[in-house]
Amino acid sequence: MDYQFREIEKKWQRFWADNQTFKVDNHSAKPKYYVLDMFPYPSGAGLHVGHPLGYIASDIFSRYKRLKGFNVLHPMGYDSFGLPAEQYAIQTGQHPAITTEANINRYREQLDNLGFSFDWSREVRTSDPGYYKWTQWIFMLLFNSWYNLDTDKAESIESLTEKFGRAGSEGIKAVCDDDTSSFTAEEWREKSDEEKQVELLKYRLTYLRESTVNWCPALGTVLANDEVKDGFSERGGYPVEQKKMMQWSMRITAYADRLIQGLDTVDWPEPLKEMQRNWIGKSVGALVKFGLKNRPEFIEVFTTRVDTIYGTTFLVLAPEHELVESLTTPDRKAEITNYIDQTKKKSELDRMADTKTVSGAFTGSYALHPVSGEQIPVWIADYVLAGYGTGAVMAVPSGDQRDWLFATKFGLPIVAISDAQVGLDEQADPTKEGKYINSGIINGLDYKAATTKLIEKLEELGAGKAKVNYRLRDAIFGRQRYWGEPVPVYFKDGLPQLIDAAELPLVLPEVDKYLPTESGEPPLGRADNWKYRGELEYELSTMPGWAGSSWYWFRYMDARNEGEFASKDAIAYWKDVDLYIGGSEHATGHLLYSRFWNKFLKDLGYVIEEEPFKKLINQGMIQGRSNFVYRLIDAEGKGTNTFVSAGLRSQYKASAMHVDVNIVENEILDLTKFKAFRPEFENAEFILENGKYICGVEIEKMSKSKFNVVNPDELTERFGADTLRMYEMFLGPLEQSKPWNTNGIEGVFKFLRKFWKLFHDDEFNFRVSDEEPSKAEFKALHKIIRKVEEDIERFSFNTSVSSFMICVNELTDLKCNKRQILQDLVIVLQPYAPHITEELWTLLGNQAGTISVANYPAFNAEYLVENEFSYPVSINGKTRLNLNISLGLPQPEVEAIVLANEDILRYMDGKTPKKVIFVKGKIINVVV
RNA sequence: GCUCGGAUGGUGGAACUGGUAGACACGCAGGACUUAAAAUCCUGUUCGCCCUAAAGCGAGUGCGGGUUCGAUUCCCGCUCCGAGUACCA
Repeated sequence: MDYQFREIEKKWQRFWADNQTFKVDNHSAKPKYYVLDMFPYPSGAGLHVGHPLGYIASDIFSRYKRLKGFNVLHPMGYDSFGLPAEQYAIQTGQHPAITTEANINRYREQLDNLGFSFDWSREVRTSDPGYYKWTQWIFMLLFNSWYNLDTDKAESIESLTEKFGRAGSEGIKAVCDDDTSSFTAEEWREKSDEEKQVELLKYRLTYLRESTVNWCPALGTVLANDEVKDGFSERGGYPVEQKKMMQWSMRITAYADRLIQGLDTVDWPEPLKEMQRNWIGKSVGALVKFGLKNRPEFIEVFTTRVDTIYGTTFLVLAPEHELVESLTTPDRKAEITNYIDQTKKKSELDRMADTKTVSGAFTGSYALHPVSGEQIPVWIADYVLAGYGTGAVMAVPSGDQRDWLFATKFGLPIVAISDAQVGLDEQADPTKEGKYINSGIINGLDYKAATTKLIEKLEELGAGKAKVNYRLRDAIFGRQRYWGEPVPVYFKDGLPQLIDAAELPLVLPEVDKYLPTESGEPPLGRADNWKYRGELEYELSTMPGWAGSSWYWFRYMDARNEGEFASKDAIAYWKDVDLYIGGSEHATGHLLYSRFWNKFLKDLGYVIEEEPFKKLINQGMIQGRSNFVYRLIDAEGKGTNTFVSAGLRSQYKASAMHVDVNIVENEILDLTKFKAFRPEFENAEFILENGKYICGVEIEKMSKSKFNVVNPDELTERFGADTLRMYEMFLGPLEQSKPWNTNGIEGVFKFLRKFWKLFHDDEFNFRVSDEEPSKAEFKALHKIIRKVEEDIERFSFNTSVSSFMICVNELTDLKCNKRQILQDLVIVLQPYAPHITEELWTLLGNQAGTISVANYPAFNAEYLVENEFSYPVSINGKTRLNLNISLGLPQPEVEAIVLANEDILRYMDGKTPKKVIFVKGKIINVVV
């Protein structure tokens, strides 16, 4: 029989499912290896060809590792809470659980069609109460923890109350709110329970805080930044305003430093690490208090260059700074108010585009330099951001370009502070070289000494201290939505209390509509009689999308455990993820939050490793490749029913129109299918070139509206899963973004048929020979054994596919059907094309299902040893010809052979050679 | 602006530590088989010049320099494209 991929693939997919071939144990004598894919959100659209790219790569890697003798954990699940299901529910009234279930079933079917070796017995769904029970449990752990800076880890809140009871707030170093109070042990003990709870909330790792949200009154809901475009809701186009709301937050900032340090210990792509570093945005500097003339308050600034403090010639506050109003003198009132109004009017886009224009206004007040005591004018300007540092800066125009521009524009003094500064008439010079001048107590010192001395002095004066600042904000954890994990909290006397752990999971209640209540409360406010112990109010917001995905890799280790999020044994065995494959769009979201929760769980002793994902690979985005037809336009500008081929387009007046890529092959339009594409084209006419209609091409995002979505199901139906798997890999390097193009898939299909042919005679009877293979046959085999091993280890899957083609071409030329060769080749190809290889493996007489755990063939270098090499010989670096020379010969003898060669002598044109470069096994270069 | 990627035939891409640039495919052109089509097989295919052809010559990995016997690969300076980020004090 010819290669019957449809039957073969169906047969083995059923076999693997029936026999649980890829089910993996938590105990094994083999070493463990954990390969994880970023689990998908099951959207209603199903998978397109871009989705499986990473899954195919991880599946190849997993299968390869099994052949290499590892116990491989390779699970899959669904990140099934999320906005699209909720929006669909709002429109249709359909419960999100129902649509989610339907979508998951569709995803599963599509995934199964591709022959992945997932252990489905470990499947997780974040929206399953059995799963989110543990998401809620982790939330409770966070609530019951604080971050102790002395031990540099999270600890149970009891260790804090114990400290308070013993010595009061004295000496506590914690990551906490700014407004914690000071008290003695005695005062602590005398506090009421309520007072204690209020104080503790300032330390908990998850806590309530007032934060600003995008509130859309018309939709009655909070919107994500993504859903807001230029101040209007993306859906419906209603105005959106900023509203303050009490929100649950997570103190991820406590881990800022460890999140940066940990990056040095993981094998991740450098750009991704850099993104996280920038996102966390650590800057080391100092907080400095500037007193105010004739007033008790002070302005606090953050600076990374405290050494330049003597160059401060003015202070700048953000227009939103709380002291602006009281600092404005009556004569400046009008100007300042005007400036603030203008800032408010500017959209973020305007402010972005406008970095070159300098603007600001003088408040009329003066601050006092903390060291020199000089008077310094206080200005406001929108280049200072309220949200970063303290919302105020000390302006040093000689050292900072923005300050320099500001000073130049408003005629403020520019004072040099270092003997190394040059060109201050032209621009600021932020150099740290040289010795300080005009700088009081640090004159003559260098950068390091000056910084140390100033911080000491400021601390002595009570006017400042060293401080590390982060760009990273605490993460808001509440969402005013329905389709998410309920927060396991109820309120008693206005204070949040955890529900009893035994009552987990707190199940998502049923509601009549998935919209906010009339009074503006989240959808959970609609649930009937939904009260803790029948009387106390539950928290009505739910958790954000990232909650369930921040720990899911642990659940796979022990997915059916009802008593723990994963057993100690399972965690001790699997430890962490060895290889994680997914898109780079999660760089500053999921991947940061996951690292945060992992570190937290480690602090409390629940997990072993500091970092969750040892190695990470980003697969590139698969872009869409759209096809166009060109419709002629008549004199009135209306589209006609005549279409012109792309090459002739310029001769006519025509407009481009997307056409379904599935009715185009190699840019040639299938005219019959086009006529059926839409009723109006039934009588379409065409202006052809060379008898064909050629379509235009453009690279765009893959989307339904552009008719460029390619569905994997259609391709597996036409060519089979093995072909699709190999073709997706053949497309190019895994990490590179590339447009989808089905054009080359035939080449891979032909390859698999050729491979099948090796095992069969011309009548397609299975026929292999037990003869001893020839040297050339062994060589072809051992080349591929080594090549695939090297390629997989460096995630270069595209080059292996090429090498397989070369190998099969060679064996076909050799007419090789030797069992000794083919059996090993089947194993080597198995990770890439699991179905055809399973079939041939059993035809070769092996037991069904055992190829997955066969041994990867050992590479034997002896088969590749050559005695001769065809050396490229170049004259002055220009390759002229090839000479077969024995590899054993030393340089002098090789030189003699080369210089005796007539053709070489001809190329040398009678000149004497100056030098002969000889690289054994590589090249010979004659320099004349 | 900053940070990080990238640029190689008509197309996707290969060349791993500096050593024959264009592997492997797609497409295209020509041919074989066939009543025909599909499938399959064979030949050619970086560009330019010369030519019936063979052979030959020259150029060539975004651009301009450099190091080297030798550079797609290393260094310096640009251009363009993509991603991330947004005045971070």
